[in-house]
Amino acid sequence: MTAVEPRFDAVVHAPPRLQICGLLAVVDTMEFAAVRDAVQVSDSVLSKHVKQLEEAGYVQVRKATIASRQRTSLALTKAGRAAFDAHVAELRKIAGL
Amino acid sequence: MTAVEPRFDAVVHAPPRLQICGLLAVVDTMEFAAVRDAVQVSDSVLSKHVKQLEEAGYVQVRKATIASRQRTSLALTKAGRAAFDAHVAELRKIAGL
DNA sequence: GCCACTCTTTCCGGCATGGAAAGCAACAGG
DNA sequence: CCTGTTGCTTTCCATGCCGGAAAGAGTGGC
Repeated sequence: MTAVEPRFDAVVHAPPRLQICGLLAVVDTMEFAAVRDAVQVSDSVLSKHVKQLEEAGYVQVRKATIASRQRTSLALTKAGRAAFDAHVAELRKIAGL
Repeated sequence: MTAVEPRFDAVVHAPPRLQICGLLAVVDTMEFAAVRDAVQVSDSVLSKHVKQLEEAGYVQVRKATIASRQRTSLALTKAGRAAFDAHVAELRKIAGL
């Protein structure tokens, strides 16, 4: 079992972003509004956190106009998944699991 | 399996404090210097974090003068263990484990 | 009295965070 | 067209946490 290298990641660790990553790790892709509701933050706050994740290269933001509605969907990038997995591994180590 | 109620705890979540709690959860009691070295922070920083944990009622600080040396040992309180366990449960939930 | 050891506390500057509100782009309606 | 709405984004701002450096304080040894 190729153990993931534990690595603490401050970008991932912040509560809202940890949740965002956790969601995206499971569903692969999720819409902005759905994430906002799941994480329970305001539009502006989510937007800012997503931006940080995007700038870190952890999430991909896709904007589409579907059925004349603007739809922004989020997904973890490969780097994002790696960072999340590594961070979770680190948490496991810390928590002694 | 008596599931622990997942509950996010900001006091526990901060990186240095998560480590401190993680250590104390395993060893039950540990000396100030040992924790400081394990967590790799300065005396002042550890002291401040310990204070926060203490004020939250999560760690007990015992000071003893043993062999004419001041010795401060730290231990999780019951509340501290509960909070840590609950927080870890929350992390598991978030991480999808 | 003076020094050493072991934390504590204070004093900083800096960065992250969230709420509120203004901005903006795309599109529907009148 | 002009206006309103939807769906984010950005700015502004006030607060709080954080860690490093340095001064403090308590206890005991010399």
